[in-house]
Order: sequence, then C-alpha cells, then structure tokens
Amino acid sequence: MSAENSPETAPVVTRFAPSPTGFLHIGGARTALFNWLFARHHGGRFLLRIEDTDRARSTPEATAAIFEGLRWLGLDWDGEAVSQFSRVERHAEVAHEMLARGAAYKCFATKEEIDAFREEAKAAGLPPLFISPWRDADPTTHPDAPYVIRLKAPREGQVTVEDKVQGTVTWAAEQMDDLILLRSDGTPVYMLAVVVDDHDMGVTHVIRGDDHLTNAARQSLIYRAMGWETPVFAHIPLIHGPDGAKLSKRHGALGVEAYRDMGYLPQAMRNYLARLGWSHGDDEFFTTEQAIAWFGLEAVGRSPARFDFVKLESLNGQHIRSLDDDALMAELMSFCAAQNIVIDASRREALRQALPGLKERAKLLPQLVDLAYYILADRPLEPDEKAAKFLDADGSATLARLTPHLQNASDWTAGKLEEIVRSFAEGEDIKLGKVAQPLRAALTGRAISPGVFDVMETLGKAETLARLGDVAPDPA
RNA sequence: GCACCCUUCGUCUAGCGGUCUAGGACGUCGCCCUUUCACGGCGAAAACACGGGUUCGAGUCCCGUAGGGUGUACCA
Repeated sequence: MSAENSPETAPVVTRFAPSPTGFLHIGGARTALFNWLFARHHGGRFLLRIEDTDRARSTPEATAAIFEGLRWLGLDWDGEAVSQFSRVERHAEVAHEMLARGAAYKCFATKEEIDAFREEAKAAGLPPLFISPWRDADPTTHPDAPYVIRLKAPREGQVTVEDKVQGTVTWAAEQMDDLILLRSDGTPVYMLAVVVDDHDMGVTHVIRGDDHLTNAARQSLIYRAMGWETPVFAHIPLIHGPDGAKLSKRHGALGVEAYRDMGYLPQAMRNYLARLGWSHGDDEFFTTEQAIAWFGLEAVGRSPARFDFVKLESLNGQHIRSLDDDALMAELMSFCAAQNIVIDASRREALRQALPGLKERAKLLPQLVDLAYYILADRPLEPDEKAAKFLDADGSATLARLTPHLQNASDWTAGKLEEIVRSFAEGEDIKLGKVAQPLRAALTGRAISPGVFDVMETLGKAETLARLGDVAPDPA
C-alpha cells in the first residue's frame, strides 16, 4: 500500500461487525452509530459484516433482527452485508501463506496436553500461556496427525497499538501467546478472520468496543506477519447498566426494537447514544445532521457510561416537540400500525389537528396516544378517577348552566369559546378553574389534557354538546 | 493470578497547567407563568476517589493505593 493510500489519508471505510447470535443490543447499536457517524462525517463508506463463523450459535433470525434494528435506527450501510462464513477459504489461504512465510507453524499438541500444561503452570504460579514444543520443530519430525496452525508471535520486545481513543498502549511480547489461526478441522478462528476481512474489505478505521483492545494487539501481529498495514484503531468504552454493572442480555440490555416498541424516536436514540462517550462541548440536544458534522474520534471519552432511561426519555420528548406535525404524525401512525392500534380517517384528521397541543405533553409515543383518548374514544366517555371527582353534583350543575351559553356560541373557535366561558364564570362569580376543570373532565374523561378550549374546537360543537349532555342533562 | 483500561455533581458530561469561588444537561427541590398537565422562565442543593510528587501554580502532568471494567479459548 502506497503512502498516499495509508489508512490516515485514504477515503474512510468503517465497518460494523456483529455476530448474529441475538438481537442488536444497545451497545452494538452505539458501536454501529459511531462507525456510521465517522464514515458519514468523512464522506466515506460504512460497511456491514456479519460474523457468522460460529455455526452453532448463528441464526438467520438474528441476522434479520440486526438488519431490522439498523434500518430502524437509520444507520444505512453501503453495499451488501458480507457474510464472514462465506470467506472461510480465503481465511485458510492466508493462514497457509503465513505458514509458507515462516510466520506460522503447525502445532500437533492435543487439547489434553494444552490443558495439562495450563494446569501445571497455574499450580506453579506461572502465566498460563501455552508454549508449543512444535514452534521450532524440524518438519521431518512432524507426525501424521491433526494439527492447528499457530502464529509465531514474537518472543521478546513489545507490541504497541496506537489507538485513537485509548492512546498508545503497550504490552510485553511475553504476554502474547502463539494464537491459533486455523483449527485442527481446518476452519479459521475469529482473530484471523477479522484481520483478513478488514484488510480485504479495505477497512481504514476499526471502531469497536474496548473489550477488543487486547485483541487489537494480537491482530496487529497478524497484520505484521502478512506485511499488511494496520488500520487505525479506536476502542470505545463500553456501556454499563443503570446500576453500573456490565450490560448483558439478562441485565438490562434490550434489543433496539424494544426501544421502538416503547415509543422512542430513532433520532432521539441516535442523539442519546451519541452522547454516551462522545461530546461536542455542552451540546445535548442535536440533529443527526449536526452529529455528522461534529463527530470525531478525538472527542470520544475513555470511561464507561451508564445507560439512563430518564435522560433518554427527556431527549425523546424534546425530539417529539421539535418534529414538525406532519413528520410526527407519520411517526405516530407507523408506531400505531406496529402496535395494532387502529385509527379511522376522521379521527386521524382530528388527531393531526390536535397534535400541536398534544406533543407538548408527551415524552413517548404511547403517551401521545393516551393523551389523545378524548379523540379516539367513543361516547359516552369513561372518566378516570380524577376526572370523576370534577363531575360531582356541583360540577355537573355548573356544566348544565354553562351549556346554553355554548349552544348560542356564534362561532366555534378556541378564542371565542374562552370568551364565553370566562364571562360565564364571571357572571357566576366563580374562578375559571371551577368551570374549566369539570368541562375538561366531561369532554376528555381525564383531569389532564391540552387547553380545554382547544379541545372544544377539535371536538366541534355537536360532539362537545353531546358530551356535556352525557354528564350534565339539560335542566329544562 | 497476570496484563491492559478507567475514576469530575445521583447520571451523562465540559475542562486539554493559571480565565475553576469547577460550567452544561437529565433528575431532585423551591418560585413564577397558568383552566389541568406539560412547555417555558428564574433559583437552590449536588462532584474533581485517596495519598505522594513535579511546578511559582494541578481537576488538568508523573508515581503509588483503593475501587471498577475488560482480556487471558481449537467463542466471537
């Protein structure tokens, strides 16, 4: 690779490489997001590779869930997703090339021998790194038996990884064992497959969780053995659960589709996830376009972050409010469709009209649906407990006296209606709340709602009067 | 065990030797606005893990200690 083509200056290529053994969890989603933001920021390419070499644990369902999760999050990848398994022959080919170069060797040690070695080492208080007796064996002494191909790792000196996030990290060569490249059944091991694939796919920047930091050292040995230039590494800190413990499947790590079902917006997820471990000064709320414009590895932190639902929810509320009504309506409708919530055309129209008042009050999509109860429900409404309190004898009587004033309304707009109700309250010598609250309860069945005059306008004159009639029969 | 990484308000973070009596956001608590709830506005409590250095000067650099995390497979 020529100098002008080095990873530092070549067009950026990043990748996300999940193994399809389950849903796309939140940590993976953030790794994908960082890779995506970085690629988009640099006008580069973002690739997807499915690490499905573990045939026993990989499932097509999981692969589908990962695609679906990424799509929902809006993290579009370039080109076709690559199946790592489909490349086993190339991996084996590279292993044999390393063998031919003398950078690797055949090891005939059996699993039992290795286990025994480790136990002895442990008992003797020595590092449990297996040192193969076959490393420098004369090939003529090789038995006719199954063997693995091991990397001939350096025995002395240091191995250094220049990491964009972690800085310069150094290990003593003695810490590194002769890792297996090809198993005795001829299949490649992960460590080899990643390196070969990243190289062949032209990946310039490897951005992944810092649980791979030590892997980077071992992988750099493979790059070196093949004479390949290493990509730029960036190991980002992991995400922990709300209690500080590692986020795992049985411990708070949900698939991204769970967040979708809870009513979070993809842009809010992107915003929140981006802020976990990365910052741009004091900016908390931003658009995806801004994130792309601002993103850089130098502003990624090194300490792990806890996942905080409360803050995510707050951010989601901000995104709901900032979305224009038609876009929000579209999000809401697709959410309802997924949740099997059916809304007919006329109510959809009323909902759309009421959206400006609704969205101020919701942090999650389902809250929007709940708030729209007065639009979606059929008469007679079933007041909840708090609403029922406003509809006692006193409240109902007030409403009964108010009704004629409404019937005579010259035009049915929020402004005009407020005028009418206010002058009614004045005439009765009661506070506006005394009439507005029963009115709200009667019209919405709830104690909380958007402004009651807006509700009346949304409902229209006939429906408003009908609902009043339901709770406050005409005294006449 | 060994190796590596991490450590600023409850949480996410700003801070890249002096501008830090440490800033913002979420959350919490007051007050204001107000027909409810939100939104919005104003204000309060709340942190540099500990101990040594280096320096005229350390949240910022170095070394320890403690705590946490990750890795250490013929898993990925």
